[in-house]
Amino acid sequence: MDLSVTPNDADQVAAAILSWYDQHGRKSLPWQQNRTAYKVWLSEVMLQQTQVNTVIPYFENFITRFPDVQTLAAAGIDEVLHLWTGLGYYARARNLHKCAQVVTDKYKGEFPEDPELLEALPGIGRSTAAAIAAQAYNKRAAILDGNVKRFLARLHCVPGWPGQGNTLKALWRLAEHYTPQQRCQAYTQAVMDIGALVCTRRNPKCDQCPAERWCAARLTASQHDFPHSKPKKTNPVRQSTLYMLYVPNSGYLLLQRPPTGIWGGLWSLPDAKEIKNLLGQLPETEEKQHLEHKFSHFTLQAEIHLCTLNTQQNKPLSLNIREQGQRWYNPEQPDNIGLPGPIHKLLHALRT
DNA sequence: AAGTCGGGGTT
DNA sequence: AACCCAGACTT
Repeated sequence: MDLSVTPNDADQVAAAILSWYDQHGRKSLPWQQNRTAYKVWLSEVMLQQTQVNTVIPYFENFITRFPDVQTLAAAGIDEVLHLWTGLGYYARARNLHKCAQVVTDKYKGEFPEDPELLEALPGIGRSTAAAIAAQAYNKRAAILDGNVKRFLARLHCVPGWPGQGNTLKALWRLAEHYTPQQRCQAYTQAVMDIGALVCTRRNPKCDQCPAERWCAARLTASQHDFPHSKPKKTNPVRQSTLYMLYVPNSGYLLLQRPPTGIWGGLWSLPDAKEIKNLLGQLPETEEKQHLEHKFSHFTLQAEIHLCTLNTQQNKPLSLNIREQGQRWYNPEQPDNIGLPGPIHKLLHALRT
C-alpha cells in the first residue's frame, strides 16, 4: 500500500476528478433537480446498499406523497413502510420517519449543515452525513461508499476487504486526503460517478479515468485484485410454518412483526405458535404451499397452510375488535401497509 | 470485530 | 449461483 502522498498530489488528483465531472458527471438524477437538503437526505438513505436505478421510482413516489420533511414526519409509519416495501432494510424506513420527526421538532424542519450533527440523527452514519453536508450545503466532508472504496482501494492498492477494520481505516484516511476544500459538492458526486461508471467492479474503463496516471493498480495491472472480496460463507436455511387464515367477509389474518429483526414493522402471516396462542389450537389445513425466499444472509423455507374459519370459531380472535398488531387483509381491497414481497405475492396469487 | 438487516442488478 | 450495491446499527 502506498500512502506516501503529498498534499500537492491530492490537489492535482482532485482537480483532474473535478474536470472529469464537468464533462462526464451525472447531473440529471432526480434528487439533483431543485436540490434541497430534504431531497439529498431522502435519496442518500434510499441509496444505502441500493442501486440508483432501483431507488429512482421509490424516490419519486416519496417526493410526491411527502413533498417536505414536515409531511413525512406527520405521516403514519404504516404508510411510510408501505411506500418503502420492496426496497429492503426496513430499519431505514423507521429511522427515516424518526429522523423526519427530529428534524421537524428539533431543527424546525431544516437539516443541520454540520456533519457531526447530521451523524447524530437516526439512520445517518459517517458517510451519509458527509454526503448530505457536501451535496446539500457544499461543505467539505469526505464520503466513503462502495464506489469510493473501490476507487481508492485501486488507486493505492489497499489490501484487505473493506469490512475489515484496518482496511476501512486506511480507506477513510485516503478519502479525507483527496477531498478538496473547494467544490466539494461536485467532487463528492464525481468520485461516486467514477466508481459507478468508470472504476467498475469488473472491466474498469481505465482509459476513461481521470486518475489513471496516479493509479497503483493500473500501473501493476492488478485492478481485479482490489478491493479484495469479502470472505464467503454458506447461508443457513431457516424453516417455518405460516398460516393463511381466511375468514369470509374479513380477509386473511396478518400480524405486525416486531420493530427489530427481519421484516421489522411489516405485516406478515402468523406462524404455528402465534396461531395456537390466538385460537388455542391449530385449525384444519385445507391445502399447503411451499415458499422459498432467499435473503442475503439466510434462506427461508416455509410451509404455507391455507385454512378457512367458520363464524363460530371466530370468537377467540375478537373479530370485531381491532387488536394492536392484528388485522384482516382483503386482497381485493388492500390496505396501504408494509407487506413483504413474498407475502404480498402469496396473498394476491389466489385470484380466481 | 462480527453479525444483522433485503431485494435486485449484473455477470 | 455468486457477488455487490450512494451503510447503519447492535452486540
